[in-house]
Amino acid sequence: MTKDFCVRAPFFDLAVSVDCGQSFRWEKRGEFLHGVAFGKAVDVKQTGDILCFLNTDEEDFAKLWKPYFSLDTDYEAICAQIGKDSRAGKAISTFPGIRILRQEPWEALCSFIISQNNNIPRIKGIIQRLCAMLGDDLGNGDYSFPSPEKILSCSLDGLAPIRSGFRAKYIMDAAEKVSRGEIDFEKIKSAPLQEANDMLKCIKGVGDKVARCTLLYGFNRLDAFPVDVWVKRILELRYPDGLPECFNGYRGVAQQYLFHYERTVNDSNG
DNA sequence: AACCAGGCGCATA
DNA sequence: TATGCGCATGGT
Repeated sequence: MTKDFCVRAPFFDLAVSVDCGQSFRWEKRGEFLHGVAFGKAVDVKQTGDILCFLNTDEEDFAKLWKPYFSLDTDYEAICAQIGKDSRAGKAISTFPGIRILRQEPWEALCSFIISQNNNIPRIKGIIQRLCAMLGDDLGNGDYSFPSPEKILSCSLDGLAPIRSGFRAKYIMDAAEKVSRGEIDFEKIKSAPLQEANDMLKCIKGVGDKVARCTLLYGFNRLDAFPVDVWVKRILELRYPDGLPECFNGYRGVAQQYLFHYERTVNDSNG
């Protein structure tokens, strides 16, 4: 019998971290957030600095959720460094506690292939239908993220019900290359950032944006810097001479704060 | 009814 | 190297 488990989690904002455009499978259920990762469903709520998990023991927390939420990493120190830049500092003081989640590589890759030229509500819908159709039934309406092999077994036309449009063929190509070992997550893990990026770009439908998102959110490569339309606008407007040196090593973290600040506050003349 | 959405592939010069 | 266009689908 598992029991509830509570832990102190300073400098962490659960709600914003799971809903700032880096993950697509978390939903609010009352005061809890409900999500699935590693083939396990979980409910978490945050009250001040305290994080409470339902039906989770200390072992699961230590093995799964602590690394997933990056609670083993000193984000306060990271943010102190990138916050030396005034604009990043403003984003951090407005939304302190955003952390880069450590999602599974395949889920991150697949999710950000689906994200291209798409909006967040629909991205969530497509991923939801993909999991419901091909993921393992975990009970209570929860499904795991389907493996590349499971997706391969259903063929291109079989993906039609998820309504992913032109992205379906990209998902299939990714599933093929991962399943066949042509894309090797272990190699990507240990390769220099640029080489890892190039490996991922061999997949149809994976360009710099999707590759960098995969590296940042699926491989915890905190220096990977995804540039979407929002970040591109920030770069042109605020950093015309390039990124400040204090971002070095953590460009992806800086990106996440700047991205979220820009999207929510949306003050074009700040 | 056009336009847009955390892009990318392909054609063209 | 740098543009421009089409792409499936759904929301505004």
